[in-house]
Amino acid sequence: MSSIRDVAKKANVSVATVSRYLNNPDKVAKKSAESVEAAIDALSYKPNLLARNFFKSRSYSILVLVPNIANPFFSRVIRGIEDIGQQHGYAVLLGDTRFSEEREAEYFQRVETRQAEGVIQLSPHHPGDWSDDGINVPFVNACECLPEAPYPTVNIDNADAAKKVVTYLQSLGHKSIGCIIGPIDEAGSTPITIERLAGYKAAMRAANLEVNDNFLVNGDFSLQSGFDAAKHYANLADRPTAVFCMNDEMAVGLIQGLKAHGLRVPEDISVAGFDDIDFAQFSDPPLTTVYQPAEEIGRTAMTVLVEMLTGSSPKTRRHTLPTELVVRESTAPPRD
Amino acid sequence: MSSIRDVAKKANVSVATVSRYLNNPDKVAKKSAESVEAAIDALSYKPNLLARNFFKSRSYSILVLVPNIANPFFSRVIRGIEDIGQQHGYAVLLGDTRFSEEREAEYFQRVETRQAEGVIQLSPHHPGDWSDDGINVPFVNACECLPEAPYPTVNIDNADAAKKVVTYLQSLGHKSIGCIIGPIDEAGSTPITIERLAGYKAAMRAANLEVNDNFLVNGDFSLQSGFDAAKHYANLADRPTAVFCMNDEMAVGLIQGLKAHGLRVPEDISVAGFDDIDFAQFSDPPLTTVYQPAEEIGRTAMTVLVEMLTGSSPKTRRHTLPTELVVRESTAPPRD
DNA sequence: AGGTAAACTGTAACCGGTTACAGCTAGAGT
DNA sequence: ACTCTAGCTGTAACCGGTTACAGTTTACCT
Repeated sequence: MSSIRDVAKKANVSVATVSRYLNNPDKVAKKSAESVEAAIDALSYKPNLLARNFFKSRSYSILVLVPNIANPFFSRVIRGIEDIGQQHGYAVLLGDTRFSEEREAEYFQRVETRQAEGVIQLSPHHPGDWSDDGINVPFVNACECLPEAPYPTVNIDNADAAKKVVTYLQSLGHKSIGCIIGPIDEAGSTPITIERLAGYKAAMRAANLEVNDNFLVNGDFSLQSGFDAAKHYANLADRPTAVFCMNDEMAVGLIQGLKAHGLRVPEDISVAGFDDIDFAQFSDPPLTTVYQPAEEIGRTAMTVLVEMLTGSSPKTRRHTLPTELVVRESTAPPRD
Repeated sequence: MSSIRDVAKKANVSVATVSRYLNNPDKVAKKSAESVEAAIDALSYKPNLLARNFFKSRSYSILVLVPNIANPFFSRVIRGIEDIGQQHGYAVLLGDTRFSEEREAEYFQRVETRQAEGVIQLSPHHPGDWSDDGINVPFVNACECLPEAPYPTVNIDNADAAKKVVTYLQSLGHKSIGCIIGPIDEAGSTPITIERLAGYKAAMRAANLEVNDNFLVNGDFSLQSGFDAAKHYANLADRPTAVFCMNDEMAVGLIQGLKAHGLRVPEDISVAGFDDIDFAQFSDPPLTTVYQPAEEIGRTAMTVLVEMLTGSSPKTRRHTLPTELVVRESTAPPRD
C-alpha cells in the first residue's frame, strides 16, 4: 500500500506538495499537479484517512444509539439522520442497544475515545457521564426524551398528539374511551407512555368524561400485545366504544383480536393508533392515527448535532415537530 | 485533553509503561501499575483510539451498504450484523444507499481509505473495483446476491422457497396461480425477482400447469403496488384462484385491494407472501408465507466477514440458509 | 537590469499512541 | 561475591498524514 511519500518520490516533489495537491489543488503549479496526478494514478494511491483523521483529531463519525433497529419507526428516523450526516460528511456508527444500558455505556466509550464526535440517542436515558449542567460530549436526544434534560431534544408533543386523537374520538360521540398504553415505569424513564397517557387524560377531563381504569390496558408496543388486549375488552360487560392505542402496531393487533372475538371495527368499537406507519393505510379497516414525522425527526436531530459540532449552538433546546391527525376508517360514531 | 505523556509524567514512569499498563497490565510491576492507575484517574485520561487505530492501521469498523434502511427486513438483517460485530469489537458504519450506485461508490471509499475494514452489501451490484478474480477488500454480499460472484454470499434459496409456496398452493388444488413479481431488469441486477420467478415457473412446469402471462403483475415490493395489482385481477374475466406475491407487503396490499373489489380471501382468491414479517401474522386473514431468517442472514454475513478479516477463509463461498413455509389462513382450496 | 511581490516548494516538526531494543535491578543459585 | 536470568523499565523510532515557516523561483514593473 503506497503512502504519500511514495507518491512524492515518484512525482519528484515533496510530500507537502502532494498533500497540498490533495487538499488545495490551486496552490500547486500546474506542472507539479500533473506529475503528482500521474504518480497517484500509477501507484493507485489512496490517502490513509486514519492518518489524516488522527492528525486532525476528528473522526467524521457520529454515533446513533437506538434501542431497537428492527423497529421501522426508528429505522426511518435513522434514515433521516444518515441523510443529513452524509451531506455534511459524517458517517453514522450504529449502536443497537437492545434496551441495555450496559451496551449503551459500552457504545458511549466510542465518543470518549474519539471514534465518534457526537451522539444521537433515541431512548430516554441520561447518558453515562451526565450532570445537571450538561454533558461533555455533543449529544442530542430524539424520539423519546426526558423533560428538562440539559441537552437538546427533538421530538413531538406527545401529550398534544394523544389529546388530538382522543378529542377526535369524542367529537364522533364517544364517551367511554379505552387506551392501550406502552410500558410504564415509575422512575419516569418511559416518557412517551407517560406523556401520551397525560394527553389522553387531559382530553377526557376537558370533556368531563371519566377515566375508567378498566379501560386501560398495558401493552408493550408489539402487535401481539394489542392482539392480547382484545380479550380484556371482549370480556368486559361494559365495554368502551373506542380505544386509543399508543402505537399503530398495537392498534392493528387490537383490531385483529377484536375481530377474533366477533367484534367489528369500527361498528362495535372504534380503534385509533399512533405513528402512521406504512401498514396503517393497509390495515382492515384502514387505521385512524396520528402522523409522526419520523424521518424529519432524524434530520432535525442530525442538523442540531452538526450545529453543535461545527460552532456554537444553544446547549439545551427543545425542538418540537408537528403531528397530524390522519382520519381513516377504523373510527366511526358509536352505535347508539 | 490529557495524553499518555501527561499520564506518564504524573505517574513518574515512561509512556511505554503507561501503554503497557493499558494493553498488558501483567507486564508492569504492581507499584508502577498503581501509580499509573492513580494518574489516569486523576487526569480522567481516555486513550485516543484515533491514534491507536492509526498506528495499528485498523479501524475496527465495517461498512454495511443497504439499499433502504427503512425496510424492516433489512433492518433485521442489520441487527444480526451488529450483534456479531459487537461481539468481535467491530463497529457498524451504516451506508443507506437508496438504490443509488453513486452513493454506493461514495461509501465504498471509506474502505479504500481505511475507515472501514470490510463491507457487507445487501444489494446485488458488483462493488466498484471488482474483477473476475475477486475484489481487493474483504467483502460479503448478503440478501440479494449475484450468482457466481467472486466473493462470499449469504442468502436463501429463493427459487426453492418460491417453488415451495407455489407447490403448496397446487397441493390445495389450485391450477391457475398468479404472481406479483418485484422489479425486474434484463441486466440481471434483480436476482431475487428472477430467482423467485424461476421457482414459480418451475413449480408450474412440474405440475404441468400453464403460466398465464395475464396472471403476472409487476410490483415494486411496496404495499401500494400490491393494492394496485388487485385491480388487474379483479378486472380479469378469467381470474387466478391463487396469487403468490414476492413479498409480504405486496401480499397484504393485494388482500386489501381484493377486498375493496368485493373479492374475499381466501374464499375467492388465495394469497401467499414471502418473508414472514411481523405483520404477516396479524393481517386479515393471517398470511401464508415463507419465513426468511433475516437476523440469521446478518449474523452469518458478519461471521464470514470476521473470518475474512482475521484469517484465511475461502474467498468465494455460497452460504444458503434454510427457509420455512408458514401456512396460515390466507390460503385455502379453490371453490369449485 | 534590478527590485519586489506573488507564487510555489521543501524541510521538518507534529499529532498520540505502540513497540523494538537495550539497559537496569533484584533475587536465586553457586 | 559473582553470575545469570527473569522481570521490569525507558528511549526513541515509527505509523502517514498536515502545516508552519523559510527558501526559491517566477512574473511583472520601472
